[in-house]
Amino acid sequence: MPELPEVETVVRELRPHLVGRRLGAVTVGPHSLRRGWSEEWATLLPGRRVKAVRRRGKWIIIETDRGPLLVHLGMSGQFVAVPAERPLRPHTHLVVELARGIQLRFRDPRRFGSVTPFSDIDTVNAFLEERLGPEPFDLKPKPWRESLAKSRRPVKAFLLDQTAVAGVGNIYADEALFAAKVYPGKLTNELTPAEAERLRKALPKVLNHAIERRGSSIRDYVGGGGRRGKMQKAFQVYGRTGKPCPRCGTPIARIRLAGRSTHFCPKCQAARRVSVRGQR
DNA sequence: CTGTAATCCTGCGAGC
DNA sequence: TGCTCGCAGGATTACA
Repeated sequence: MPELPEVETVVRELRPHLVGRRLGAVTVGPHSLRRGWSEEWATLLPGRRVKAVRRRGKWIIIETDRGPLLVHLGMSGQFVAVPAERPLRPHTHLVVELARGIQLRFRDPRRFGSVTPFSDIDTVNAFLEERLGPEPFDLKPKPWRESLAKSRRPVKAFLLDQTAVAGVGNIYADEALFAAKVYPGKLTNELTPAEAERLRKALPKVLNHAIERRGSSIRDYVGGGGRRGKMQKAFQVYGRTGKPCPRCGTPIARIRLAGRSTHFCPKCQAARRVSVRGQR
């Protein structure tokens, strides 16, 4: 569920509650999460001092004086710092006491998320770099073009591949392709230089737009402060099947691509260029 | 190298 | 109203 803008929002909102603070008592729920989860959390975490909270792709890294924690929100994860008096909702798997009556809470109904302790930051970095391509904000024209040329699969599938670009998920893949006026099913090695460049520029633009709105709350997502985002109100194509394209009014289409629902404007993101004379 | 499907889970809306 | 079905923001693996 949470993609780069949502994870970035969580990181930004958790940071003031965590950095420089000590983790207090820990309560662990009965269910295990991805990548392991056990009662030993209660002994591992308390007393640690948080040094930094950062994001890489859709991962959250909490650096402490006794090793980092790596957190992924999966599809339905919520990671919040809220007053302890706020009622605990079902599916809360971890509660950490912080200073001044604030609790750090990890909640995840579908349990696709994970909270994993690592011994040192080098191991975490190696883990991440093995799985993640460049951040969408750092794409350089030439390497980007070459990366696209090396692959021959639908550009939508390419965008969802975390080793190609980190942090893009189903929502922002569709939104970026719309912004770039690129057909989601077009093979990456067949993108024109202009299309590749439009897409490269559309990614940070769309993602920053979403970060400014504190992410998209469709169902479960809330930021680190527990508040919903607003980006879902600004979707151009995602989840707007049958509704008019904001640019040309053509009904938004939905197809299945890379196993995921894919939304696009059949006119603005034409499957083929109209190149043959006299054809329409 | 690609694509597809299944897997891990719960919850919700659509449709009957 | 109540039930079943399909689908949902992700990552990983098996298999064709």
